[in-house]
Amino acid sequence: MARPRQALLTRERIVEAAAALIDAEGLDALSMRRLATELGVQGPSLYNHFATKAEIVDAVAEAVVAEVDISGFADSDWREGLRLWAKSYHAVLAAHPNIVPVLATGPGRRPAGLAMAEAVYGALIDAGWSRARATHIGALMRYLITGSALGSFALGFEADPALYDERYPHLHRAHELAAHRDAVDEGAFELGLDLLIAGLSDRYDQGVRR
Amino acid sequence: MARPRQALLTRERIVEAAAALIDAEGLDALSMRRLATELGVQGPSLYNHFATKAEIVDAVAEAVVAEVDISGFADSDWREGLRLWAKSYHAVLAAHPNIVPVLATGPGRRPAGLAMAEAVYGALIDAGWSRARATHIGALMRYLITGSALGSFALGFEADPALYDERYPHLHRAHELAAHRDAVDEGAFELGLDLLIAGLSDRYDQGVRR
DNA sequence: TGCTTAAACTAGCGGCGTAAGTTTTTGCGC
DNA sequence: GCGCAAAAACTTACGCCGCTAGTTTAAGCA
Repeated sequence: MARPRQALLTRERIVEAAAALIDAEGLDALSMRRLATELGVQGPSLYNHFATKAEIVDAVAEAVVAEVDISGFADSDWREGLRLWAKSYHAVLAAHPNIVPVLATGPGRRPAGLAMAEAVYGALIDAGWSRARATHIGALMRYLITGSALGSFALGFEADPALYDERYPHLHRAHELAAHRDAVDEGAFELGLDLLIAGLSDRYDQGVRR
Repeated sequence: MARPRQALLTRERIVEAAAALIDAEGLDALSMRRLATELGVQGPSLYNHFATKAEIVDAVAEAVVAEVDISGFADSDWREGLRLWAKSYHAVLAAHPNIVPVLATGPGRRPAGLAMAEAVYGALIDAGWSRARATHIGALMRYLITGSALGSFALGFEADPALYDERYPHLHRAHELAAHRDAVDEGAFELGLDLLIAGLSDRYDQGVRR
């Protein structure tokens, strides 16, 4: 096939298909040939629209970050803004866990990533936090959010009871963790968010803002 | 070459070389052929000692986790034990950042990983925390530690000043972040650790242990 | 009408993990 | 001491991978 009368590919279609593939089968399942097949096309044709595979992955990451709700910073106290944003970000990553390793490296040159950083940092600065502290708080939130999204804590323990023998007396029920995945993972995230925001709030109210 | 008079490879030598390669050039640089070349051998010879590449990576992960100091739980208050362990874990991951994605998926079947989980969870249970809460606290600590080790926050912002234009007014100095990498990343981790332990300590002292 | 550009194609390079089968050495049982 | 199984290296090969180069044909514009 030479050039078709109607273009088979667009950047949008490619990104959508890549996102679907990553969501369904993980980052490793995304190959140029596989993605092209999914789109009814031969592998190298994708290079007419993206220069490298990394650019495609980056576009998927951009689309995911764009789903995060940062509106809470506009109409709430910084504490509430932070909480709403963190919950939204957490929920988006829970819906697209396979792309998290890409997001964990930072915003890079992605507009949505930079816009999110701007919103978080701006809200903290406007609230009166020092530049250094606002940066720390932003970093800390990313640590918690991406750390919790990167791999389920509960699923990190194999469900094989024989693994947890007398060498690990306190872990004798660790094989049950997987069955309570949501309660464990969500509970830990909520606890972390509560503790961090409460602790910051205390410092803030005491006037310690750097 | 057929079987040599003196074996060229041992599991130990392979793991050491793999760890060095991962530390120096990252997980992606580790290939069976490359690793074998590094050891003066052909690629498939490695399969005489490990069944798969994943087993080699797992052995590297195990060796890294074994470096973490968990002795603090034996002779300290749970708060201090938690702090000493977290700092040690953090330091070990800072020394071997490229293996972090593997550790972030949990202990799996690795003895050192399970021993570490046993130490942390055991200390929390012995201190009086409920099983559910102890699990949350353990998960939360892993989120913070691996989240902070997975990718530098400071280095996540490109050093190109032109990137941070009028669209991101608060980020106009973000290009300087990379130059203060240590202060940013370590400051955020310390802040997180302080806030979490202080918050938990308060709840504990008030008798809220679940 | 003719030229440039776009968007598909095929062919191919070097690298990947790993399976299969070969060769030689070692070390143990008779 | 001999014979043989197991160990540890090898070579070859399969089907993937990202990506480059060059080709073909259609679309859009002067």
